[in-house]
Amino acid sequence: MVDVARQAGVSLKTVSRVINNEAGVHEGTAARVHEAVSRLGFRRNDVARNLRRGLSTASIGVLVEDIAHTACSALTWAVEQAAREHGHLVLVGSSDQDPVRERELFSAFVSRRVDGLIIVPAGDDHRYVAREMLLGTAAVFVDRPSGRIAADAVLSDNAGGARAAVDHLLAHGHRRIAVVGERPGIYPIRERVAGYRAALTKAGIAVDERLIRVDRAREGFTDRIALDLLEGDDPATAVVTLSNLMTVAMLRTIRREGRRVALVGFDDFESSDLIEPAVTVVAQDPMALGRTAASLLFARLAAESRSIERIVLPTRLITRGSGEIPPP
Amino acid sequence: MVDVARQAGVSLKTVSRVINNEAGVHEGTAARVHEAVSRLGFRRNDVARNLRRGLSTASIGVLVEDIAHTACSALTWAVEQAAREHGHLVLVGSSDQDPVRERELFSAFVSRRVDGLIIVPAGDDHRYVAREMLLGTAAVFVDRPSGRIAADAVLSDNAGGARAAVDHLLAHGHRRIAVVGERPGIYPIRERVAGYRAALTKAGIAVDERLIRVDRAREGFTDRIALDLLEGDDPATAVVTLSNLMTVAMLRTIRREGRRVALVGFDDFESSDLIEPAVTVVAQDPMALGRTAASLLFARLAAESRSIERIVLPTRLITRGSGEIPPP
DNA sequence: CTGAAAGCGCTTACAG
DNA sequence: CTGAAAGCGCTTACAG
Repeated sequence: MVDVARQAGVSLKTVSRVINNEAGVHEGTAARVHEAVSRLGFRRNDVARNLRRGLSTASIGVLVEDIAHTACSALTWAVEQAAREHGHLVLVGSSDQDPVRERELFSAFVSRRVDGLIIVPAGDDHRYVAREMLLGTAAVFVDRPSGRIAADAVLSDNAGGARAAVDHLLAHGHRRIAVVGERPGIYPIRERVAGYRAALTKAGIAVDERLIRVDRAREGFTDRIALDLLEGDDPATAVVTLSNLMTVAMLRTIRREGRRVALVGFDDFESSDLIEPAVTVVAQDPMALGRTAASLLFARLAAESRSIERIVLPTRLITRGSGEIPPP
Repeated sequence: MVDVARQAGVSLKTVSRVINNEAGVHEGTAARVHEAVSRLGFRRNDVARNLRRGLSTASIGVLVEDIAHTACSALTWAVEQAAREHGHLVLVGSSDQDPVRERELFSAFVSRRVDGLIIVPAGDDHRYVAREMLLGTAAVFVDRPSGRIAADAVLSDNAGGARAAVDHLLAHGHRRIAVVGERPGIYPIRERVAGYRAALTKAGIAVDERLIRVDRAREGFTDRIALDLLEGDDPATAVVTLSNLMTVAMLRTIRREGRRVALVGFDDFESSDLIEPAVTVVAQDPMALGRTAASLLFARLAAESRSIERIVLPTRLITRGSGEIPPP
């Protein structure tokens, strides 16, 4: 900027005025500055600008589990659209489900003075986030609530989705409904299992713990579990799968064994309607999660004191065939 | 930092020494500083730090077509991993295939003084990038080459992939092979069509222009084209589809019409092996694209003068069934 | 309409 | 081992 000022024969302040389109600069002066700017290839340093202005860096951080996962990238996309409307840029980081990595990324983002963060949390203790929130960094949690602190959160109605899946299978005559999943510790899975239990109980069916197979995934895990569930005296006639991975694995076993088993899978996926039978799913809306979280974040950035909000977004049962197979 | 210095009763410089773990600070002094830091919730402002140090902001920008697309998010993931190894943070932006938007994002990134950018270009004139490259911003293009400037690029072997697809269908006895795609203007599609032509020509088969249906997608486009290709006196017995969208659309029509047509699709997709018949594809490796681009970028950031590189990554034909259907 | 001085929160180069 | 001064590239508040 000093070079531009010298080149144009004006003061720093005048250059500043011109590059920021402030009113009250003589036309000729402005022209000289513009010429100097383009001759020198000058470009305002927004880092210095933001530092001096002392407020916003006009950037937000998105901390997801894994940006390569469809749900995370859809969420990020929605956040980016909202950020654009507010003139903000988006930093991304993948925690890889590691609370330590999550905290490192959080720290790096805050040191860069992002105005706020949208977090799909991996850990379950976010008191380190609360400290920064006190100092003015906004944070909204998505998909899972924050741990040990009060903070805005946008969640899917996981329990409701599971209830809908079970109710649907019950309506088609099933009584032996299994649930298969992995990562039992995380919030959405716990909620879904709770929803499963609730729906059965409400229907007056005793929950058979042997039909609940939610455990850390291991080699060959699903295949063995699938065989377990489908064989024996009193086999499952229907399955609710709690992740795409489980859905696909279960379908493979069912097909290989030549069984007819009803299936409702959690999370919609590309070409779920090209499979035979097409897969009935409980769909979440990751873009809506991102959009809602972003609007919460920007609302918080705009208004100093807001009460903490928890928003739960509905899930949707999409019937395509696999969930409408009757019991034998 | 001033507050911390006052609180600890030391100078600014000493605080700086402590928070940056510089050697040569008395233990007791350091302890006092640390205490002040945690009492005040102090956190080093990396924005100011980077400004003063005058070099790197330790951040890079990733400019993709659409972060919600699987290929883009996989690429971004790989870039993020590399960035992490180099202590860099990642800014993302989706151009939505709009050259104007691409340029705006580029400009915003450069104003934030990212050290470099990885760009999946939408436009075909990147002279505005060259200007910044001269001033020290590194840039690597991915998936498509830069337009009107010389720059590093990492590409997939699109032509080779298309040749492999056609050769595979020829080997299974097909002579009437169609190619169906959208977005004819973009580089990967042009390359694939060129590969298609080359393979047929090499096999001594005259190219029938009626079998090349690559056009901007319109309502009902694919379905009508599919019917066109599959009917008439001399129908296509095999199809190469140039995108997931086309693959899925074509499969739907084929299934609805009860045809037996061989198909090789461009780009692998989730559950392509659960469809009946499982889908033979030409797979790219978006993570490898991202990884390679990132290592090129960081190499360029490390070494002042490097010659410009263009790296072409191989594609892979994955046979699963749909591409091995013989002609009637 | 234009400019000189101070300052954002840090680090660098130097002195003690 | 510790500190006072200058400066990174801008903007703010004030004066002319």
